[in-house]
Amino acid sequence: MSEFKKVNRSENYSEWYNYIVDAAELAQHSAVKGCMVIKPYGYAIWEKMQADLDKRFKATGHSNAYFPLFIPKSLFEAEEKNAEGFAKECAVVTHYRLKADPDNKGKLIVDPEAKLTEELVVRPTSEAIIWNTYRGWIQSYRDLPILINQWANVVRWEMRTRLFLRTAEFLWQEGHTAHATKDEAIAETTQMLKVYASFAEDIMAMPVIQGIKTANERFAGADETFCIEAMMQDGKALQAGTSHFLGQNFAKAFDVKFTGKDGKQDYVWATSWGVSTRLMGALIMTHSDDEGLVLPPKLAPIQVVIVPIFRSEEDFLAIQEKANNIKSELEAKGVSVKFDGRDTLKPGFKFAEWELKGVPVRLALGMRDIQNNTIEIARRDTKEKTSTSMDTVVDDVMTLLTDIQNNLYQRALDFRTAKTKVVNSKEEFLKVMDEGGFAMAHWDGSSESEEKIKEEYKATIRCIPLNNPQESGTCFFTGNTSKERVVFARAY
RNA sequence: CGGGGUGUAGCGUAGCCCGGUAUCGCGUCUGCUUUGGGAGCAGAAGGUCGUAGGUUCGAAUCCUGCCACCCCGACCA
Repeated sequence: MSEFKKVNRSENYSEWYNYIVDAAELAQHSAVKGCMVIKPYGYAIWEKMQADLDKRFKATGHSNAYFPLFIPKSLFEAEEKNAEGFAKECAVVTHYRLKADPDNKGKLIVDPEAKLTEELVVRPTSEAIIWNTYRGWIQSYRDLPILINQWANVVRWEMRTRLFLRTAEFLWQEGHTAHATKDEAIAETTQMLKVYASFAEDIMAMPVIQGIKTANERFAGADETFCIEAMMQDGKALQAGTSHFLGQNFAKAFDVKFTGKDGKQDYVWATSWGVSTRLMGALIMTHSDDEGLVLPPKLAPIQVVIVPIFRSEEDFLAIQEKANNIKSELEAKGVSVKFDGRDTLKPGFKFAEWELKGVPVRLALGMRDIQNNTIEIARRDTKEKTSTSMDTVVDDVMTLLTDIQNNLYQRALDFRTAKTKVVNSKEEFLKVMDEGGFAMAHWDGSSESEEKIKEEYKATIRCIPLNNPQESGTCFFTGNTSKERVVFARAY
């Protein structure tokens, strides 16, 4: 008997998470502290995310470009709040050469002669280098807007890392736009928030709350930070994407002015927005179960796997032929199909393995099916199995893929709804935090009470939802007057 | 960065207290038999015991430093 490690999601959520990442071959730890290797299967999912997002960015008028990994310290520190916010987690390059160690043959040391005259910060984000560049690109309102995105890696020296959720180096995209007016920049910020929200919901099948961050949670250097927040299966919140209205802060720090129609000079208005490989963690923690990864069809590198069940070589060849017909028909409809013809493994093993990898639909085809003109069709999300006619299987699969995509979203939404509680007292609040979930509670709007709540309950305000209903009430924590409820949760 | 734990073959482990170069399962390879939910038998290969030192005739085992990972904190866009 093979020994398969079983990890229960309900028993130990983080152990379960690590198990999924490992067993589904998404990523692994590397020889570099805090840095991960994204394995081919995991990277294939990220590539599908990238492809879809990139299309959305282009459709909203953005172009891709690339800026340097290294940022001279003097540029980095130009926007003070931003620099301060990131200072504690910056990797810094101080030298540009190694040399043979005179005292230790075969070893290298940093050449003390090769000290840089100015240290280079490895980008934790690229506002500084980009706005320094934009200065040279912008003179007139005719040069605006500038709508640029870059796909890049960034480094934030985190103390405690978790695969995909928080690593020292991660992959992301960062959009950086420049506008002539404040209104236009705000419109851009909200537009990109909507892009992220619809990507999360339509592609990842992950419901999100769109909202505004409080001052405490705001991006360093931004006037306003918008975000999408998702609920994981343990009831904790995960910030899945952010879109920042940067005001004129970077324009002032980097002296980026333009001449308007009226001939007057003004500072440029800015936005930036990003999502990262953290979305991989969000994806895992939104849908997966004790049998392994569960992928929404729109992100699955393999959407359908066909497992042949055979005794003899002749059987196998007959089944393979049928399977390949189905495969071609599905592929013609844009579905990615894998025929698992490995002859050393039993079907049951293959079933379990593809379930572990989250393949949405499995077809099993044996001689019995061929005689009856049937095929077994199984869905990963509910693990239901049925037999269908070979004549309708292609249509059935197409329908099922749509069903699974919708079902995953609905299931996640129902879960979030059930775990979101309206809370009016400290007791209720604590109960929700301990059980996991979102607490919709009145808050008096002060940073001080926000801090104290964080200290006492380890909970933060995830966001103030957009179009938040206004209702007068009293802050559950201080009893002060409040005009709206905000979303509280413990967070990743 | 603090507290606790772990590190032995690709994976999971026994051995460690009480020193004598390593156990078992899975996987891998070969052969035969199997195949509708994680196959069986037979044979084989595979290990600087995380790493660097120290103690010792002898170290997986004892001591020290370092590294990595896990859990809990601190930190965190």
